[in-house]
Amino acid sequence: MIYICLMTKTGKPDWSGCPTRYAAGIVGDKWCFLLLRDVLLHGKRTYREFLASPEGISTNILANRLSKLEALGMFTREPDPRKASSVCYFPTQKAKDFLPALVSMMVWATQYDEMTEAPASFAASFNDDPNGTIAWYVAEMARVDRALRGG
Amino acid sequence: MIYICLMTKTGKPDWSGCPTRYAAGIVGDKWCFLLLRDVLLHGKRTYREFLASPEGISTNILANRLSKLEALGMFTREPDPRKASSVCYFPTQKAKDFLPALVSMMVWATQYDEMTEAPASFAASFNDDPNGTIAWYVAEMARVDRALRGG
DNA sequence: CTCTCCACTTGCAATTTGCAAGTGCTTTGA
DNA sequence: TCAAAGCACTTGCAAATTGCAAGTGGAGAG
Repeated sequence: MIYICLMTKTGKPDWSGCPTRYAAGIVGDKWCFLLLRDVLLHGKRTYREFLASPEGISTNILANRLSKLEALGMFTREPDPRKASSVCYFPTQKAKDFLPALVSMMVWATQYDEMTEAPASFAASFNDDPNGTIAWYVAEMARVDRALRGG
Repeated sequence: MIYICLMTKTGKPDWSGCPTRYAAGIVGDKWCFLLLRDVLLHGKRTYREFLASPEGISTNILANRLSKLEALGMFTREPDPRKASSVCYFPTQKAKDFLPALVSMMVWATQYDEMTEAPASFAASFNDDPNGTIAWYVAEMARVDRALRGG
């Protein structure tokens, strides 16, 4: 297997701290994580929509996290194509590429969260055809953005 | 495909908020995230080892997060088999099952973190054989725990 | 020309964090 | 036997972050 080259003699990859540390800086914040979910899975694109999420983010924190995510190259801030005085936040490719990781976490949570609203079959379906599941979400995102931007 | 049943007429799964919210409660905390990484990828098991991570968690926060992760059923707290007066934290099956999501995040971060120490080939290798990559980490964890517990 | 909507910003109290020092228990070494 | 060291925390406190409520400025509608 190709990845054998990554392992050290003790059997541990000696670099594995770094990429996870990077991920922790973004995902390891509850609000960034949930905004990413709203954009990638719920098709939300506006300040109003984010504010309406059931977790109840407050306005100052929302503004702060939106600019953080913009600075990190995850979101772009653009005038709303439907109404120039409003604003839309679109996911960049970098954000879109996070989708498989997010879906993985959904699969895990579906299995262990007793309060989950997701049917148990979701994990099975994903394991059956992970690429198909992700492709469906990607297509959904494209649909949302096409509807908004027409491009 | 099986998962078609999960989608609503508007094309959105109407439940997708919940499992991610559950994940956000655990992973959406920088320190829990990094402790999970230390246990799943770095083979760390003791308070001392966690404290030594380069991110520099402070002692009170470490104690707090260890008990949070124990309460969440992610870690078990047990006497160190090598030295009864010391303590080990072992990942439960629930934590171990989080590994694919963590590896997904590593793949993503490897692609976008300019400071990454991981070779670019990691993402390619993972895409080549995701199950093999994860299986390798699972085997590593088993090795660590076998070495410690002998069971 | 006012009223409303929108996307924030500000002020402030409350919570959480980080740091330094201390605690109690066990083991180690002289 | 008994002081010294190690371990896994706990405590106190200042500093940073958060949550809440209210306010601001600009565009668009009536």
